[in-house]
Amino acid sequence: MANIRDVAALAQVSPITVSRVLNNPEAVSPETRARVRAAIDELGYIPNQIARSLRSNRTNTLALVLTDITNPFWTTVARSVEDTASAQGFNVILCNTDEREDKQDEYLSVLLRKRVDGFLFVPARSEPDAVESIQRQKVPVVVMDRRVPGAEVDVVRSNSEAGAYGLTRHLIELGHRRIAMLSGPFYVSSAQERVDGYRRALAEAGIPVDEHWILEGEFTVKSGYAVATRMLARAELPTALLGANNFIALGAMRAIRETGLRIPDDISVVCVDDIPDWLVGEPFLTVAAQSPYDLGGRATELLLRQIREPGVHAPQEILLSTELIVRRSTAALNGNHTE
Amino acid sequence: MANIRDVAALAQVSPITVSRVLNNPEAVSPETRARVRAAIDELGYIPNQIARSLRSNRTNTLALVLTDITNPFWTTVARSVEDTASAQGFNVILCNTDEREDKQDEYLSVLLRKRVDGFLFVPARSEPDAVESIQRQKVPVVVMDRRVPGAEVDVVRSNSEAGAYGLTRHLIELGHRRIAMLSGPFYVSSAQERVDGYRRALAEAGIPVDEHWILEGEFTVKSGYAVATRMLARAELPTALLGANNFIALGAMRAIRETGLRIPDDISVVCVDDIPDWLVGEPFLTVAAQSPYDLGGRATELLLRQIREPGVHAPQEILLSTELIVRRSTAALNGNHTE
DNA sequence: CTGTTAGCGCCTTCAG
DNA sequence: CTGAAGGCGCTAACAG
Repeated sequence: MANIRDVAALAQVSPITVSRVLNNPEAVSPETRARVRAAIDELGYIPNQIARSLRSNRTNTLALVLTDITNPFWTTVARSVEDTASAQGFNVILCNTDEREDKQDEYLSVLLRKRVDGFLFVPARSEPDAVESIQRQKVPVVVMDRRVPGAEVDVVRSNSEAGAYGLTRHLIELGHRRIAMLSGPFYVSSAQERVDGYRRALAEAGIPVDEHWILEGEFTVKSGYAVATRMLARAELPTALLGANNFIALGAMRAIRETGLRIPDDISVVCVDDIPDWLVGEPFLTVAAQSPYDLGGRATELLLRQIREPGVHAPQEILLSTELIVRRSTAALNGNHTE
Repeated sequence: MANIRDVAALAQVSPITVSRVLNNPEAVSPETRARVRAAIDELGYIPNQIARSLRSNRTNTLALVLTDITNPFWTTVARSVEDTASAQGFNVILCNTDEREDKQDEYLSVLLRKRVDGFLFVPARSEPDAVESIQRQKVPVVVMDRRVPGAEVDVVRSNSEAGAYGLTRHLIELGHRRIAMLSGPFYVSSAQERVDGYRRALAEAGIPVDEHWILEGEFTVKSGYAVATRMLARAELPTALLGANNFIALGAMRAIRETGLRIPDDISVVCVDDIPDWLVGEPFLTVAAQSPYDLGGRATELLLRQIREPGVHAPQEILLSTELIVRRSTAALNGNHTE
């Protein structure tokens, strides 16, 4: 593969002149410029960005470290990140941690070696260690979707507490009192906050919280299915169920159907996170919808600002609101649908 | 940020010894090794992969150039690619072309400069130009999902023709004769093949093909909606509709519902590409399902083999089969459901 | 407007 | 087992 010296030799100029033709063409006379361009074409020369990066300390590459691209919420975030980044000349490296700290730490280590210009990061744990390990190398980070108590870092996330509160309140208004909460992992801040919102709505309505109805699991279809199955084997069943995210609710819905119960006639189901309506013919789930495209875009913009304007920034927290969308998965306790 | 010389100075050895501790620890005596390791920890030294890449001509990075990560088919492919790549020490750069040749070419150019080790590529056009521009630089490529007539390149794709044939035949067996085909762009090989399969099934059944029922559009929900809306405004309506992919079918379904028609009572709908069943509570669409996880994994393995074993390989074509899954979006022409 | 020198951080080659 | 020299490809800084 031809390098800058090959081009220089063919065009009978010095390498730096070739470099100038590429990066600052006005600084070169039209004649030499044309000669250099001809040589570039003839050799099919493609500048080596690695060598350039070694000098400039810039890779024009961002790391996107999330839990699972397969979840439509993260898919949309990823699309938004990539759109925003590529519009400004940055590429995006995609990493799925599956919420596993070992995978996450391995990715961070590899990506720091690769000298990515910044991280869009969904931490698997609430502890600030991972974020700090990035910041210690003076590499910009923006945390998405979750809080990291103790870390001084930009965060873009949705108001999970309010989302879960609104959903729970909606169920209470429909007459439900035995509402199960299928939570995500308690060590994830967004899971905690969704439980908090659930508790607040119950407390406000004077309904005592029965800890048996709060069940911890993972943010996956499989886990939602397993936890719901376990719950449905109990003597007393809930009349409504709040999934901490879309996948938990989808898993739970499958479990519910398998036991022969009907939604919403026998049990109402709601969750945080929408499923894009164009993905499902007729949207069914009542949800507290987040705005994943916004989330990804805002986070990327914050990150690019940090990269472009190095120096100390006061950490920002951007809190996006959720929207309650009532559909056909919820019904009043007497059995009538809500619509 | 500390470099190898800082570490060497602190450990009172030469830089090359530090390098050996990192890459070939056995070649260094335990005492020096320990001293070097201590220095590495003290300085928080992280090896610079850029410098290493400049020497080794390896970035351990693959490019994944697809149309739209937002389509669950591609989401699954991307997940599979990332799983397979990261298990073997490679990262993945994600690029969405939206089938636009200008975006695609810009990505290819940037990625060639970045010296990615290989491309997993979904070409926006059937012409071999783009593939050849990669191969000219001696960079390994594997094409996914589409044929590129004229290019000598590894391809992993599904049997689109057979998939569309099976779907059309299923509709014919249900008594349908006026079957609309909502195609993707004719310049994409998979779109062509799906039309071919549709034609073959009709021909086999002795049903003349009415070209008015073959409509070209894009592989998006929006386009499917637009094309279907136009079609539904005609005097004569089809009794069944074959979407060239899932998104076209989803858009068409929305258009159908908006006109007050019911699926499958008034019109049956089928498509190539499944929508993962865990995404939708109750799967509805009758489809010819592809295996996107397989597709991504096989393609990545072919690519990694090219990278590990440079030299000339005879181009391979891996053809994955599709599976007809009959669900509730199709009914016999008399109006009875199929189940 | 063009060129020389030097160095980004690392590792291969060859000596000791 | 350890080190010195040199170069991967490119571009600042400094001439001319």
